[in-house]
Amino acid sequence: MPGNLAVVGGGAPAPALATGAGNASPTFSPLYQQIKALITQSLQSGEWKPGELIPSEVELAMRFKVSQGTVRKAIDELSAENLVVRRQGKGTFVATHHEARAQFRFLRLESDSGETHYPDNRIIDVKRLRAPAEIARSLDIKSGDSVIFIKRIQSFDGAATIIDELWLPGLLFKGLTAERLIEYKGPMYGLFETEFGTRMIRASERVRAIGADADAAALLAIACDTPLLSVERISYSYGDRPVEVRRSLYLTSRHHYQNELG
Amino acid sequence: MPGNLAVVGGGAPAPALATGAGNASPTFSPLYQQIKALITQSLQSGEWKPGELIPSEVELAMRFKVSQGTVRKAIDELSAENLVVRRQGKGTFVATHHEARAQFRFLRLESDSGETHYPDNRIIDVKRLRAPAEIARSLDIKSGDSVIFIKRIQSFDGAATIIDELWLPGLLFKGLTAERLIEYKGPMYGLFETEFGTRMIRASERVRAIGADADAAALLAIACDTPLLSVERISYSYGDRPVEVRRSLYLTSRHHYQNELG
DNA sequence: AAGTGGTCTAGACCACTTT
DNA sequence: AAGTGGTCTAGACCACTTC
Repeated sequence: MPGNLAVVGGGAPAPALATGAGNASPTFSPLYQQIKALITQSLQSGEWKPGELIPSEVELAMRFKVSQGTVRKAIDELSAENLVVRRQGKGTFVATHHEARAQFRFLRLESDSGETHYPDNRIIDVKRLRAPAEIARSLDIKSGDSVIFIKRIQSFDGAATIIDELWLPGLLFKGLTAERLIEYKGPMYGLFETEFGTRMIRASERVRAIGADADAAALLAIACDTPLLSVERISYSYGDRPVEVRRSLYLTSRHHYQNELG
Repeated sequence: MPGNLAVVGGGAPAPALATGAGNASPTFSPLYQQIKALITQSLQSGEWKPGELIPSEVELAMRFKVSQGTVRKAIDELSAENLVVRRQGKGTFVATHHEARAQFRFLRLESDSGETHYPDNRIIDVKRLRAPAEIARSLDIKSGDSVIFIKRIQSFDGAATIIDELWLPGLLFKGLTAERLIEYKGPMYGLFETEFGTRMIRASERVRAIGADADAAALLAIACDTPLLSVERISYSYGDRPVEVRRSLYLTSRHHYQNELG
């Protein structure tokens, strides 16, 4: 009896899955997509935390009452989206920002010479404030809602190269203080993930060229009107929920923004 | 008799495949990767041309003497890499630059307002010259080899916005003339693909902010030193062969370079 | 009705890691 | 030896397109 389980009314205890193949319901989706959604829910809810091992394919297949191949296809997509990482012989792990591997997915600035060590961070300012209209719109919150503002400088080899200004929803990052940010070693997204349970999944960037204003010029130790890369980023967590607005200025005299067009 | 064909010395007429699973040879690779390589060869050789239908999965499975599932996995990857396009019920087609769909994979500049119509092109210059050292290095040819140089302006809504300078290997683009470029309607990569049999597969870009020099300022009708986006692209064809160097300047006062970080 | 890609299953064996 | 992901097969049925 090949074919489906959650389908035609098939076998045993009806799984929590909506209709499989052979269905014409308006909300139809393939079984593996439903499995993928269920796994994503467990990731989002924190049932399996970043860095942890998730259940094996066989185990998940039993739990969801589908074949291993179907679970496999679901995990394949999650892996392609960088939500999980597969390791042959060991298992499948929840992706985390605490890895050299993940660092550069969200930092496209590279040294012209090729060697790209991780930059030093210096926090300049951290404060709570009411969200300006435009920030609120990007974060999908109400104008005037509490947001946390962070300003910092990143340096390569001692040379100030990046000015970052971040806005985070106050609700999600309640206990975030300057001290915590300063004492923390490692990537900021790692801190957000472990301390606040918010994981950045993907981001969208708008890149422009602008001239340095007086403030930027002072911070980067360059002349006013020096051309800089302006990078406006919105980062999203599970469920395409926007959780960070970041406006950065990149000094590109010895570095460049690297991008691959597939 | 499950398992392999091209493997342990199995059944009938030995396929042209190198060893499948269960092999410890130094050059081992999974069967579906070998199939993928064979299909890629047929694409590269022009056996199936851009826009054309390739043989069905069943047919390819017979030809290569593997299961349909193995062919499927090979094509899955080719599809993910945008080398082919699958269409349910119709078949699998060789990807082509002659589609609205493909246009914006290689043009990341978008209007701030969202509406992104395709720009107008104006060819300024086309000439043969000897490759400067740096261009030659990027194109993996000898310094002094013949290259074709193209300079053009792209305009959005009548406003000059992009200056492009291209270098192409002379050997690959022998009959390319200014007339042909000017009279051609549609994307330049489409022309390269149909007229010269060279298809751009992927590209790598380095983005910087620089100030407009006198020449750029005149062409874009802006002031000298206006900040511009400098985009240096190297495009690759099959087999990671570099076939285009492009240096562009983007005016980003009303447009931005859009990038998604996965 | 026939052909195509898309989904799902079941089972085998492989490569890799850990016990 | 046992467990995990990775590959491969064979066969069923589905959704979509074309004849």
